[in-house]
Amino acid sequence: MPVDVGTTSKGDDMAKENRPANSSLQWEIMQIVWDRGEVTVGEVLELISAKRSIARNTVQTTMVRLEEKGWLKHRPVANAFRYSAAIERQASLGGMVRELIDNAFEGSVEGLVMTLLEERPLSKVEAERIRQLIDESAKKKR
Amino acid sequence: MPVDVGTTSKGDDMAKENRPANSSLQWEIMQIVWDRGEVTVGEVLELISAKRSIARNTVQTTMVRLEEKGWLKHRPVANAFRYSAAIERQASLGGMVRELIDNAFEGSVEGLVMTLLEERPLSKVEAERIRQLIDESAKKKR
DNA sequence: GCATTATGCCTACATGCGTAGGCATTGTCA
DNA sequence: TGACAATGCCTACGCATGTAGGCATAATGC
Repeated sequence: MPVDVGTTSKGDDMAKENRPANSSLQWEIMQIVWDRGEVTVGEVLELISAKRSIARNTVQTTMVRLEEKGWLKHRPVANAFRYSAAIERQASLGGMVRELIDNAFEGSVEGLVMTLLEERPLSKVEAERIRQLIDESAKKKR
Repeated sequence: MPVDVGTTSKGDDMAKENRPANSSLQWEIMQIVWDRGEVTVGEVLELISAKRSIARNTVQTTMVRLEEKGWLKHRPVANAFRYSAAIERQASLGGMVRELIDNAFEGSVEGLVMTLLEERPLSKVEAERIRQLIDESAKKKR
């Protein structure tokens, strides 16, 4: 089937004044799925479209890839698929934090905390709550 | 002539169940540069080689790319280049942490800390040090 | 019945990155 | 002086990802 037009101009020029802006579409979609439980491609498309321009197939491809990687799963409903998360939100957040610590802070939790405090000084309330979190954690673990 | 080792067996299978785990060579190199101030490709190669197998050109290519992105800069010394950081460590780390909190934890520092504690329970020593960090930060803030 | 719409699915392309081969040049040492 | 090491530089490959075009099909409205 003659799918593509076939302009085989192999790259080269093509203006590139575009900022990649690294918004991480995959992450954005996972947030939506975690928030809403079960969604269709169309719903995700609508939600993202409300914020910026994006093609349906971009969403669809990304969701299929997320499923291939095991982050999403789907079931057929009527004549559409409804996708839901296959990975717990907390688990993936944990993975991200672990990755950050390993890659950027050389495994130092304190490094992260130090940077955190510099970057985002805590209010008294926050500081107090976090102290409690640490105390509790320390108690449980030994 | 046989400078680079490099066994060319890169076929492998590694289906979809392995953790990509993104060891992030770029970060690894930036850590080295930040730690040592000014380095050559050869030095970085040696340091990384001490931990795992890697080709010289992998290091070199990565460093050139880091320079293209503005993270590194270099100056010629003798007949080699000495690379140094073009971006402050704290600045880039801070940016990452801020981004993480905003994107993944919806601005909640406590969310990050909670996940952190679940993911990587602290030792007594770590917990104590972090408590101190928070206390100091809170004092300055008042 | 036919146009429209929604949706699944296949295909494509550029970029970023990890990884590395290979060549040219220059310095060093026996 | 010639072998070799160290280094800069160009090129390439494969995978992940963002982005998207286009077709097939089923449901819906007229």
